[in-house]
Amino acid sequence: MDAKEGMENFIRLISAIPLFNGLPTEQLDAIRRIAVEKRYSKGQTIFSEGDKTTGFFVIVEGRVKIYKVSSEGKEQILHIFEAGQSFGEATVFTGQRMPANAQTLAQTHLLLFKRNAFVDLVSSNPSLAMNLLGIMSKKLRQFAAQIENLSLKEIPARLASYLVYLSEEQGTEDAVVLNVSKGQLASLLGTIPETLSRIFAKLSGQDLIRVEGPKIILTDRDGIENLAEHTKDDA
Amino acid sequence: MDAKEGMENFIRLISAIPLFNGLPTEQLDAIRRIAVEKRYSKGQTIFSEGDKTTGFFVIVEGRVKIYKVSSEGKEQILHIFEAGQSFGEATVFTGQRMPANAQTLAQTHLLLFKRNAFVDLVSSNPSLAMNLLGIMSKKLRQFAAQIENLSLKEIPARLASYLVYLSEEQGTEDAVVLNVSKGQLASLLGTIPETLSRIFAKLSGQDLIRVEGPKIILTDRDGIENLAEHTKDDA
DNA sequence: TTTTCATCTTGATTTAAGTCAATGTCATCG
DNA sequence: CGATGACATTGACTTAAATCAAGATGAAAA
Repeated sequence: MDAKEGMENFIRLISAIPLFNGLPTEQLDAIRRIAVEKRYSKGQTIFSEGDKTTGFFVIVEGRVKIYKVSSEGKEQILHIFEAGQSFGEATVFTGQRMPANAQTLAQTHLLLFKRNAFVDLVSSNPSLAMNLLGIMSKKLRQFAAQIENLSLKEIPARLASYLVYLSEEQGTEDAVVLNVSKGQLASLLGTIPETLSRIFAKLSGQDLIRVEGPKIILTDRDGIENLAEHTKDDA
Repeated sequence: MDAKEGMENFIRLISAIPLFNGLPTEQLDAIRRIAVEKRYSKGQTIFSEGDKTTGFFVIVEGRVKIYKVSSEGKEQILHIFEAGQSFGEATVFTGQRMPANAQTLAQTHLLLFKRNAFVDLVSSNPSLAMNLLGIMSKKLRQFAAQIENLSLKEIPARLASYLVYLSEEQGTEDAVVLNVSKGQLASLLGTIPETLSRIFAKLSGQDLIRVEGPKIILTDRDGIENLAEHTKDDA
């Protein structure tokens, strides 16, 4: 009974994850059998660049940052993943070493799917493959947007883009709450804390936003949206 | 007979494309039935950002650049695709509008797979789905590398990375031939022609390379590889 | 050949953002 | 409670790369 309850809990857990959406119970059970549960406290490293591929991860609870570090020690966050999202898919199919680092930003509960078992599962399971294709497509698109931001927009525009994104994410119109520290946000935007701090000050001075700790009030949402598109000039 | 020969030609054509690798003839034939042939001369636009999704493209012959343009008109090339490669996969699965522009760099022969037909084909064809997952994984990895380059490396290091990449691509040790104009290369590296030109001059002055038109001689390959990793300092 | 046009290079200058250094703020812990 | 340490801000300065502006090169067209 305990085992059965455990299984039911597990099924409930993973059926809420987009990747496993719409899969029949039978296949969820197959997924359960190859999943390995992993738990981490805040700030722990899950894997490092150059590690050999372990498999791919689904976040049940918590938050994980995927990042690169330059030879001078500057960090660029590629992505921050939340509960329900997955990471490391690509390494499963290319079979190369991990191309980046992963670290928890909070206490985190993961499911690890080891490479071979997962590949077998996907190849015999078209719905799962289609889900995965959808998820990877979305990631490709996000990366393309990040490349665009880094190359074509100045930092104020990148920040504005991020604020707009957050407000959509959070379903709010006129205020957002940063879900990472400002230092981490700097790394996500491809800059450093000092610069980000100055840009917060500058946008505040232009009455586009008001900064109250981690809460950012969008006093001029149109202005922010406009800034998010353009690269420079203006007032 | 003509029809049969045409089919055989087609099968030969597409079986050489990685995406369709290892598929049985029967399925190659199914692929043939949904492919639409498209031919373009050099410099033509295949699609523009914001167009509604048409489907996904395989390059039989020619070269295509995928790029974004900023509000000031600066261009960032996301990728240049060659014969045998495919692009636009992601839009098929997200169903959103085209997130970038595509333009031919040479006379180009494409196969277009319209969205619905292709999705049906993939979902009923695990090998094809797995091939596609492999290809998209590789693209994710390349995008991650591009983000790293843009954010963590200065332009000389980006150029050095690209030269190393080209020399691996071309299987040469000590010289590479640029496969795009220097102006296009600037856009690919996230900079402008003037800056790229100066950096070519600088690296030449350091006796790392010698520039002879589109041919770059790697007079100090170790130095180039070293530069590709580091961000700044040095001589 | 000479003209034309695109591509590329070089120079002078500006500017956005990084660096270095100091100081401020705040929560937690001993 | 004051002290420690992470996080954030501000200031002075440097620097990589963009911009603006001429030229140079080279290939194709007249």
